Amino acid sequence: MRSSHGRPTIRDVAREAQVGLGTVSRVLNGGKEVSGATRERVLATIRGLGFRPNAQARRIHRQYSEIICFVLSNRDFLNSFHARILQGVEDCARLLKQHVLFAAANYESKTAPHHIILPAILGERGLFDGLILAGTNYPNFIHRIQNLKIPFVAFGNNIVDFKGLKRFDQVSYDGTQGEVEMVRYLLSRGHRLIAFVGDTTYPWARVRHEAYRNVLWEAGLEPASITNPGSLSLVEFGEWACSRILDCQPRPTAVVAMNDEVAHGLWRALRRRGIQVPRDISLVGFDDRDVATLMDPPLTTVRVKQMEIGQACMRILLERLHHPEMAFVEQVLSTELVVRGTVSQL
Amino acid sequence: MRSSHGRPTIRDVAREAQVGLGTVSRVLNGGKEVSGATRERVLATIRGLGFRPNAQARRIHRQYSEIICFVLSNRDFLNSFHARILQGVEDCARLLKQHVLFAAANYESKTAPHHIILPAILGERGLFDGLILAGTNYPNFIHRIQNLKIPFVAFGNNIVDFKGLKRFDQVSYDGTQGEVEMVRYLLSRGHRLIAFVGDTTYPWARVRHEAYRNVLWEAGLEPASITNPGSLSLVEFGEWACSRILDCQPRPTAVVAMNDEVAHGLWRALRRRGIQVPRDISLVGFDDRDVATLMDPPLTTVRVKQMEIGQACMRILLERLHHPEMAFVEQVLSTELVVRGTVSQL
DNA sequence: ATACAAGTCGGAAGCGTTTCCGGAAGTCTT
DNA sequence: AAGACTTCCGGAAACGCTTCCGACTTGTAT
Repeated sequence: MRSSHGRPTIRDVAREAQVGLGTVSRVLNGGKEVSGATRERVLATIRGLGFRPNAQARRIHRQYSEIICFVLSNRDFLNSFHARILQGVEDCARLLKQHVLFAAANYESKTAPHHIILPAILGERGLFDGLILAGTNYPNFIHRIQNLKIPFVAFGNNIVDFKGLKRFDQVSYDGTQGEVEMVRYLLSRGHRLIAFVGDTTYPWARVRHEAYRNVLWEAGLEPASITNPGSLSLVEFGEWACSRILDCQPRPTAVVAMNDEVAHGLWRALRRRGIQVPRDISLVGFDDRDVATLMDPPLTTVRVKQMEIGQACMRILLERLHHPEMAFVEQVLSTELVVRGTVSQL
Repeated sequence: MRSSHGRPTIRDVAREAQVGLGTVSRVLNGGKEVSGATRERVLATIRGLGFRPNAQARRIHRQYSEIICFVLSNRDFLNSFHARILQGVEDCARLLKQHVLFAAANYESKTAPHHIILPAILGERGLFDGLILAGTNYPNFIHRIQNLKIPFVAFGNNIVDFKGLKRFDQVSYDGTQGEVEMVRYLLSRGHRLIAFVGDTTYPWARVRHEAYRNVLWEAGLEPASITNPGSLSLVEFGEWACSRILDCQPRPTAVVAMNDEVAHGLWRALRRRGIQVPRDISLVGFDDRDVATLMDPPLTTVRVKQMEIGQACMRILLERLHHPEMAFVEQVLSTELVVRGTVSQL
């Protein structure tokens, strides 16, 4: 005798166990107002019928769904950087009894906010409590999300521009601190001719470049920067930059690549020309991606703790949900110099 | 005048627009039984109030939630292989108007099925319609999921053992075909002394090894296999295997690594000893991971189309949901020989 | 004028839960 | 024995939506 559409409901359990609806519900939710005997009888019936409560129906009553949505913007594939952020989100979500929806968003940076076509899921009110925005984002999208009045936390370093945006919760890593430490480390190893290779159209690369220039300036040294000539991929850019580096007079003793990919391109091109790292020239990267340990010798770089970024996003989002009125949080996580084998002592 | 807890409901819209509940609902769901004038009035009210229907309440009525759950088993981090599968799932889901929940499961292969502690989300009936199982899986988990009576599709190549399992929907890539093509390609380039480096405790590595042996056997050649001596990581294993390869008398002219990671380890160790690939020895991998193109020269390997695996999982799951009684599907996707630069012509 | 169909629309019932109110029975106090 | 608490429990109401039934209006045919 089950209610029409298949699976047993709480009513079936109540009837079978000869108790009221409320009693079954109390048993399910661990309420203490049920005697041991009755509880056992109900539990037995539940097992007998294979009953499992319907999560959707349950959620109608709560004001929250205990689900958050991870949105990856403008990425063709989930690269390992963002994959680790997602992993951090999931880790933290599990501890906090939350679930994670995954969605991808693609849009143009020029589209007006209300003309952006959002992934269908963002139209579903009540399905999730808040958003975590990762991937590459532009102000128009953030603005659109703000209009939705859904609590959200954004990964800050990949936001291209903050022009005209109201404040919001965000988590970033400290690119400046990491690059400052890195360049100082190079100085401490005796390097005085240090070049930077980077494409400063990326906001995070600009931050790193700025840090590099400042440290050199403080040390009374001359910066030398090489930027992306066109639409080369990052590895190709590194390879291309190699000859530019070697053309310099005098030749730099160390090269700061804007990230590990560029460093890898440089390394490859250097090796092809028979120039050994670090014997002939030192090389450092940023991010500590997989490729850093795959290089030979392994790359000295700056570690970005992606998992922690994800975890922090999740924690802040949950706080925001519990305290809608709290001041906006902008958490900045430290980065970590990882000394491996690509810097020589001069 | 909104219903108590904040956001406007369909009742607020009805009152404001001076129509009945049913009319608002019909407008929302595009039913044709509403006159143009009324429809406009209701739509205007909806916009005015900023009303958006509650997805949870809506879902109670449907028998399905249009959400599927992607479960990643026993993986510490989302590596790029599985990240791409997830991406494929998401791509396909978007087309099919489905949403994707992300969950991680960790368990021991020895635990009895009903003692496995499942991620909380799998207890939530009605929240999602079906599962996609990826990551490394063992029969106990599959068995447990089967008991849950939730439709699911599994990624087949990483299932360690099928012992005692009833059949189920699965998607795999054809490791045999790919490795056969690869070894035949080596033969066509004149290689006759071909070694295999692999850890055959992995089921997918066993498949590749088997394919390798069969092709050599057909060609009347002697296989030479080197297996993982202990608990080395795959890259370390490749490095370790290098000296074993070089010890062989006569020395192989080509090495088939069980995957790109092992190939990379081999390549590194070879290069350190001044042995050039492919001039002195040829080397091939499997999977076509990122590292394949990062090597120098880029690695000749076999491409596994992870995105397509994800898409196929999604499609089959949806078919299963629509046709619960259909016969079990075991889809096998082809793999693709990718010739790059690590094989010489003898 | 009557009958009938088509086009609209209101609102009750229902989806599967939780929550709350109130009642019954038992226990303790005086 | 009466009253006051406790403990336990049943079921109505509510959550926000969809669906369905019936009713009203209008137009057309008879």
